[in-house]
Amino acid sequence: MNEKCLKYDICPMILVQKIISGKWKILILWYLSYNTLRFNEIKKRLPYATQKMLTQQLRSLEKDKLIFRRVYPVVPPKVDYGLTEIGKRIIPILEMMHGFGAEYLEQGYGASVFQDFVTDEE
Amino acid sequence: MNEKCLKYDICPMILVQKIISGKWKILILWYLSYNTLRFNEIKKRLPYATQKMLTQQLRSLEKDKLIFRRVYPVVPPKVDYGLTEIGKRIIPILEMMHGFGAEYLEQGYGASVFQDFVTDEE
DNA sequence: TGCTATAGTACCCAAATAGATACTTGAAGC
DNA sequence: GCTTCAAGTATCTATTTGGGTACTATAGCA
Repeated sequence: MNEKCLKYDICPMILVQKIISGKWKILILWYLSYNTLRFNEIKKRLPYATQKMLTQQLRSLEKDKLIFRRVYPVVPPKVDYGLTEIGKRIIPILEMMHGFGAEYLEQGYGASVFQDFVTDEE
Repeated sequence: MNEKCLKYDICPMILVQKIISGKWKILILWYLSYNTLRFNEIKKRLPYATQKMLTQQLRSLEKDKLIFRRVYPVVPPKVDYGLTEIGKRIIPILEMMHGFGAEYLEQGYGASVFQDFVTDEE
């Protein structure tokens, strides 16, 4: 890389894009905004993410300081994850995203995005 | 794929993630939130995006109805891009992202994210 | 006659991301 | 002594994404 921002102004955007883009990151943050969760609890909520992907995304979020990882020295292993202080500052953004997504779906734009991704009514 | 949302509740999040993840999409939307811009004007603002990538991202945003593409039948070609009505609804999210990113940088968390991505003071 | 300008395509290769499957650890229960 | 549990790693392959270079159209200008 070795790129420079031409305007300081855009850097925060590039930053945010870097830390939240990733197939499962937004959803992981969204779930953790309610509770800290154990690894398998997150996994249950994301049945289409493989274990490897989940671990990878969690490590990346941890590296970026949005979540913490707490290991209990027991057998079998117990690990839980939660939002850090700076991580919690992202919750309002997630809520707005959710609101936007809902509006977008209500207005019927969703079809092209979810071609083979069926939504259950419930 | 052929996956189903187990909870309707999370679908809007998956949706948002799908439509805004992409190397340049957030920045393109951010620039277009001020003005409609011609292709080369966007290109100038994103000097590290290749023409191919830019075209690709613009097509994708257009497909998802967040931006419109207007072609003027002149030679040499003139095309401009702008936010649609639903696209404009995403501006407050971009603004919050920008605020979050700025705060994150101010608090010194940026180092790990921008290793080889130097920020100019200006 | 040939050059410039704008907004692209086409094609091929490299790199990053994602997925599938098997393996690990060590205590507890059968 | 074999299996189960939780939270992973390791390895290999497939798919998606990104990058580089060359090519296109057509009017106006020199």
